[in-house]
Amino acid sequence: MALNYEPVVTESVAKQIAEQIRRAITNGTLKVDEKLPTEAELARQFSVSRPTIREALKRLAAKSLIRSRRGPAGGTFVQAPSTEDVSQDLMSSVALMVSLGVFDLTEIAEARHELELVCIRLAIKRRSSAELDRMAAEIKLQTDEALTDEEFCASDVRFHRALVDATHNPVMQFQMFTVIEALQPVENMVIFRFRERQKIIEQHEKIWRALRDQDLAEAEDAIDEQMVYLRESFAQAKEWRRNRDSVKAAVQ
Amino acid sequence: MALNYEPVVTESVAKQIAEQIRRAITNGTLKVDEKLPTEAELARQFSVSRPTIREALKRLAAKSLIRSRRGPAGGTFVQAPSTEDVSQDLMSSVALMVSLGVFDLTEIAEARHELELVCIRLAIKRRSSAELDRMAAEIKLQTDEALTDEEFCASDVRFHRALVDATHNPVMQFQMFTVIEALQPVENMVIFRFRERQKIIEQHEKIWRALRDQDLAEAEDAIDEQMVYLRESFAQAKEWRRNRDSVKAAVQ
DNA sequence: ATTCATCGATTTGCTTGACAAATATTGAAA
DNA sequence: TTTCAATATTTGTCAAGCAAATCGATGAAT
Repeated sequence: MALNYEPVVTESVAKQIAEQIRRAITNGTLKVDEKLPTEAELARQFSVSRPTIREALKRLAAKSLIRSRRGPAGGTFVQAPSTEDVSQDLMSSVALMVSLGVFDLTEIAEARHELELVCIRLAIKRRSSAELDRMAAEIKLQTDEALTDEEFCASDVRFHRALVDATHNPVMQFQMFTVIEALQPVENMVIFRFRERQKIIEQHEKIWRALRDQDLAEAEDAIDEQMVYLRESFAQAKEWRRNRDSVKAAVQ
Repeated sequence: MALNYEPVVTESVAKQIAEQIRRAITNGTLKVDEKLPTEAELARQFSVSRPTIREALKRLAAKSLIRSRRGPAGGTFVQAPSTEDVSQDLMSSVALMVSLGVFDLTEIAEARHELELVCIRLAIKRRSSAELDRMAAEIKLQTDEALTDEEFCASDVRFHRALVDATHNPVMQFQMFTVIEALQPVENMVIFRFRERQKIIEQHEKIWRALRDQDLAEAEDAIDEQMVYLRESFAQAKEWRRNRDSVKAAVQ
């Protein structure tokens, strides 16, 4: 008989309770900042022990749906997850999936390209001088020869974050954060290996000018150019990785 | 003195351990399907009690990073989160944020519009007959007068899912899933209230034809048209909600 | 009267110890 | 050899209690 690989029939009670509370939050039975009963009281209500309740609560805490404080005025409170919380969480999940090869680099690059085109179209219409200044400051920083590779990469991220912020659309900001950050490790690798900073800076300057002049054609061209370069670098990185792996395989 | 509202200085031990294990997974120290030490062993290694370890593990389980089985060959195993897992999770978070008003409807609609334009541009180049057939089947289904509103909405979602799948880019699929699902409740409301199915079906047909003929201009036009309609409906929905709230306020 | 420190009450954080349930392995019986 | 039951291992749950944080109240000093 082949092994019966049905996932699990028995959902743990902790998981069930967590799901029940989560539903109460999403459907509005539990409102934001509302205090849940104490752990002891919840344990009594659900007829389980306190550690079981705690496991359930920790599952929700992991999703930033609740927060807890000790003390008399403490307890467990419903929390509206902030975009930062969810972005951070999502980002780490995506980063893991990327490192596990769930997503292909070229697929991510394509998505980022298209999404960044969307961003720049919106940004051209709405960019304020604040974002232009932030981007200019990052470009200026990047020209500093004394900058370490890490600092350069961080500045690169901030530059693109400013571009996204210029859309003034929180949903786009939320979405882009994922792909920008997911690409970060790979970009780092590319920059560390090939470190053609000047090329990157020129592209940033082109994007910035297009944004300042609200020149759509120029902006799209700048983004395209940037992505062609990124794609080339990826191809090199892939080739390099393939060679390394085949060497490793040959050695074994 | 104003209340000192610094979140928390003391990160709980369980959280720290969870983070430590998570890092071990992301940086490859722990590989997928690898077995973690038993809870008792982990408790010994981290010098904490087993329930504390369990709280840490449950945080990771909530993020689909590990799975557990009982028995001699059981234990805790590293798991590569599937796109389904993460999508599902993300979707519920975003849905909650939408219901809490973190995102504005117009912002979501704009993001969806732009992203769907991206999708259709990619889809036009890559759509296979499989996706065209799926979309055609949904359109056919939608013309059935006997369909309930719920079924119509579900079919609408499947139609757009097929459109996204036609991009053959998992990252785009992943991203779009969020906005499509996040919009779902609102769309339902709009359809339930104004139920102009025929208009929606005509738009679907236009999109489908453009995709079949690989006619980019027509496709973009179809998406634009669809979004103009959606925006109008949103404006009505907002107005309706505003009136309801002001009435409610007046009554109180 | 006001302010400050101290103490107690309350709630989460964590520990210890134990038992229950599931399940792969092992060994004995047919 | 096959089948079935005992066994060992590991997660799931329970119970009771102490520790730490923190808010409110009480009382003392200014």
